[in-house]
Amino acid sequence: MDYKARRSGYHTVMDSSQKPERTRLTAEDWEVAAMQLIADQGVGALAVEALARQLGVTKGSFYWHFRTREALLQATLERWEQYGENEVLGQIEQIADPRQRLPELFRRVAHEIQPHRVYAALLKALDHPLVVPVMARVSQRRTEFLHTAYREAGLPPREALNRARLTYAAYVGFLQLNFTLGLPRINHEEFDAYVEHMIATLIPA
Amino acid sequence: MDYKARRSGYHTVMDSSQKPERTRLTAEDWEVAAMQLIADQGVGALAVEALARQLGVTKGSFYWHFRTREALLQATLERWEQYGENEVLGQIEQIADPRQRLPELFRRVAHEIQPHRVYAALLKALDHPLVVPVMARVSQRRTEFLHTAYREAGLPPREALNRARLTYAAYVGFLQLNFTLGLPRINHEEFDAYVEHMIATLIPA
DNA sequence: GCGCATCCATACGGGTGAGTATGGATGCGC
DNA sequence: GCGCATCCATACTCACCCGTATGGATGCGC
Repeated sequence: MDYKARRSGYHTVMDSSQKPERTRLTAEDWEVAAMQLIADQGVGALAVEALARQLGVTKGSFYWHFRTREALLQATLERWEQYGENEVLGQIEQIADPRQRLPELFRRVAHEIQPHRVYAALLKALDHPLVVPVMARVSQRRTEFLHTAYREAGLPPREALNRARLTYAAYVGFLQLNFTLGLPRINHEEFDAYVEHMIATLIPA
Repeated sequence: MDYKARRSGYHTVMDSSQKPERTRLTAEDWEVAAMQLIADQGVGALAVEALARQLGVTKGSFYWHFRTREALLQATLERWEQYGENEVLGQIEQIADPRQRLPELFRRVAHEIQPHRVYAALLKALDHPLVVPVMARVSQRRTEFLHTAYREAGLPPREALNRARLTYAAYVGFLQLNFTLGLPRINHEEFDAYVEHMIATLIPA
């Protein structure tokens, strides 16, 4: 989650939370801001003039860096997809004992915040043609990861696949119900109990 | 799923799948058409002029029946919420053996189609302020229903609640992944196997 | 310090869709 | 069959937002 900070070029920047930041922008800056805006207000709120105001410039800037609004969305989605690749999954694969991997994965994923805000926003934008293929690829990969993890944990292949689907569905559903929908706003200890219940229920002993 | 058919007033109608239907419309007609459109193309596609064309009239008609576009959405959502109330849940409660209820519920829900199309569309519209409270209420009620069902099936209260949350999350996530997202488009027998796997995994023996 | 490429501001065109105003058509009460 | 309420058509206004055109500012090469 280092969405912000870091510039590509020659000019440095102190911190992106100030208005009178009179530096020139790069395409990356726009993508970062776009991702932030998506996390906050959803894909539908991604308007170029709004983004421009937020960045302290005008549309003229935007259309120098991007050909169209869709192009920005595309680039932002690619960035998100690529970033999320070996973010958690890579670390998990380094755990020696396969039976330790799944519970550890559950616990780690459960305590992330920012990536989930983007993910939840993208789930709400599944009518947009550009996000569908991205989400399809990501879901596919993650489900396959769970599939092999469950096999390594001792489940027979077919059962492992269904368990993987079930697990990932529960994950996605939880995001929808507790993030975007602000249900009874489950508190910390209760949440931890829920996670442990998931582990006990879904992961074979 | 009797969304269509039925009129309130004095004039009857043959079948709502014909163009030259030169009868006057009621507010209910608009709501029914709106729900159908939401199921097909999502809440975002709910535009009054589009709906008017589909119904063979113009905006002039619409703004006689409704004060605003939001009013139509509101009415349609209320109609959906009220309809979906005792649709499945009522039947399930009549099953004598509590241990039979959950597997039966799973199997029945798994083979519904049309209500799920609306539900999935609404899940994608969770950024809209009007749908959030509706979905919150519905989710709350259904989760509570699962909660008591799990208790009656023998689970201790706390565990029953978490299991209910897990179950409902899996349900919602499945809708997202397999309806709106068109993942590998799981076929019939494979789907049935998945449902049975869910039953075996989530419902206590 | 001149000149060119980079980056941005200003101003405009154009499409879309919500909401309004107003008059016309239709059917029912009586 | 007159009159009134119901329902709808037509013709607007207005706001929003994407995209374009074009000129101005800034900084780097040399």
